[in-house]
Amino acid sequence: MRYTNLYVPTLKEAPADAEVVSHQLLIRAGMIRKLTSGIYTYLPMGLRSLNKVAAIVREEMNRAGAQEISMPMVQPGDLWKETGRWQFYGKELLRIQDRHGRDYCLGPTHEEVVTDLVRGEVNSYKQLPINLYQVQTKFRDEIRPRFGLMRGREFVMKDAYSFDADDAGAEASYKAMYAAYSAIFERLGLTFRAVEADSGSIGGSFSHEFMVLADTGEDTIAVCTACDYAANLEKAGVAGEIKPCMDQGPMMVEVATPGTHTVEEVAEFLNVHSMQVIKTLLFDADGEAVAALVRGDRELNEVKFKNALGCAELVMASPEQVQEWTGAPVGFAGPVGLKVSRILADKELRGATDFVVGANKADTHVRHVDLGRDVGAKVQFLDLRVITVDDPCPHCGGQLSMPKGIEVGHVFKLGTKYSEAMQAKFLDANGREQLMIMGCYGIGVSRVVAACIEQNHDENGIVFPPPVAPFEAAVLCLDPKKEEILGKAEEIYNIIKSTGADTLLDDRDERPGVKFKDADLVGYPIQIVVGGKGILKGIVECKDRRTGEKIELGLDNFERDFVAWRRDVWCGWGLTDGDNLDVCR
RNA sequence: CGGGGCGUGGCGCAGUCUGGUAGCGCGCCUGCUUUGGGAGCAGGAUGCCGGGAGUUCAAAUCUCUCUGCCCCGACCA
Repeated sequence: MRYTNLYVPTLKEAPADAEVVSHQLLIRAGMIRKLTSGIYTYLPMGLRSLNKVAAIVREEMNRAGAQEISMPMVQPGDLWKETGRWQFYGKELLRIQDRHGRDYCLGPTHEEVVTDLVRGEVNSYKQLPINLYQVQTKFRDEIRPRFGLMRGREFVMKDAYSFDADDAGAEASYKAMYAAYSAIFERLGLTFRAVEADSGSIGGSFSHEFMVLADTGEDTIAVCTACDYAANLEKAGVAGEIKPCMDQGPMMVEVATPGTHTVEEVAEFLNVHSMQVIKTLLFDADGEAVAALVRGDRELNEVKFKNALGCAELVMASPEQVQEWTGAPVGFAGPVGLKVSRILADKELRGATDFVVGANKADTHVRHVDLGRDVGAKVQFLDLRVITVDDPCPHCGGQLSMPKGIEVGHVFKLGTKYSEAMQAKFLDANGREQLMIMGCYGIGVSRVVAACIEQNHDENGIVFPPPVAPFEAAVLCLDPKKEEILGKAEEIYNIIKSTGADTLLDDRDERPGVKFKDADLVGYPIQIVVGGKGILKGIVECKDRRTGEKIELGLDNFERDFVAWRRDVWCGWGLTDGDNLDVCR
């Protein structure tokens, strides 16, 4: 491809509304343009990268036995009413009506459609297992789209759905997808971790997220430095338990704590450590008032709390609700005499004596509270708090680290949630009707491109891993007006292309600096500079974008030397180009 | 949905308080010079100042309203 035939509108400055680096660079590199909030057009360069990711995803999905289909983006509301999600999915589901007033929605995911398809077609265990996937544009009406491709409303997703006859089969399907995902992210050249994720109300440990590690990630994960444990922070269980202290403390007593609203203020006012204060958090759980207790210096893990309650909706209480339930303004809630349906406490507080809690009275706290003695059996103790780096690994007790990650994939065992709601059944070998066991597996294809940039960039621009770059190599012809130089550049370009690398020839009549800057900005992994000086010496200059290292290759043995050097570049990424699978490992 | 901010040439911004001929940088076009890390000089084009209504002799500027976008929060298969 010649640059003069390509539309690549690069920018020196980043648009003001681009906050994260991937968003800025995608726009500056001329890969995407915003149409409206959370919705982007892919320009030629952006689409090339997107397609490259999708191609690798397809190869590995096919290899794992999944079959590609393509389902409609517009879906009938009736299907969603069947599973109840028409009601529960919320505003993220963009609903539309046709001219007859019938309900439709823009598909944010396809469990309903695929289950409808399969229930109509599959009747026998002999037809199972089956795994269907698609690569498709999804729409979710996010409350607040942001970060460019990282959290758009319209985005490209690969979603796969497996149907199995029994649990063992479903587990095998899950494992096959887990393996395929690992292969995909490895081939893309990304540094990632598969982490245990919260599986919500469905239960079981069958949920993993694939996280691309990047300092700018929105999620935090807990990773053990000693064993292979890795989990999403919201999932990570806190090991161990402090043994109950049986000593009776002093009797509780009310103290005035005017104007102290936060744990820190209370602790400072009473001259105690914040770990001697109990934080009481009030929530509205499906309409019921509930309270969560954690040590003052800890953070409540809302996912654990919600799972423990088993409720559908968990919302932090409003100031009005707090006033109504405690009789006091926000900041003075406490478990003593609290009139709520349930009080759950973090297990760390079991046997807790001599704590400071709110008095449910304005500007007042209570000292020397003993949860067992003063609040009683009403309190249940569970693992409710967010794990910290100082906690031991729940598996081996080792030291944890907590890197940031970007969720790019999720594998999930659904069980019979949808097959039951939609009556997707088959006849087993004994002629009995059974529900199909399902799994779903997503990869945010467009988000992968963004995550890749978050993980791989420098002050000059994107540092694309070769498999994701819009072009693997760019031949920069510094002097295209001189026929001889352009001719050489074309020769080099053709040789590189013939070695299998996707190549761009920058034949623009621009100053060299412009071409260098643009090449670094877009981040072609391999840059070949063909200029008058080099040609005179009989060499061209080859630059590895990742390391910045340049070497000179002679024109005489260019093809041979280039192939070897290209292999080195790939190896630097921990990759092979697919034809030389064993070279790097 | 609550709070805040911003809409001025393709991009980044000034001008708005205090009403009086719409500006700067980048980009774009033409010419000459230049040519290994975003060139220099000269000339040029491009604006319903987000839309509507009002106040005024006069509105980018003041008032009201609508709309779009961004940030913080709540929310999030």
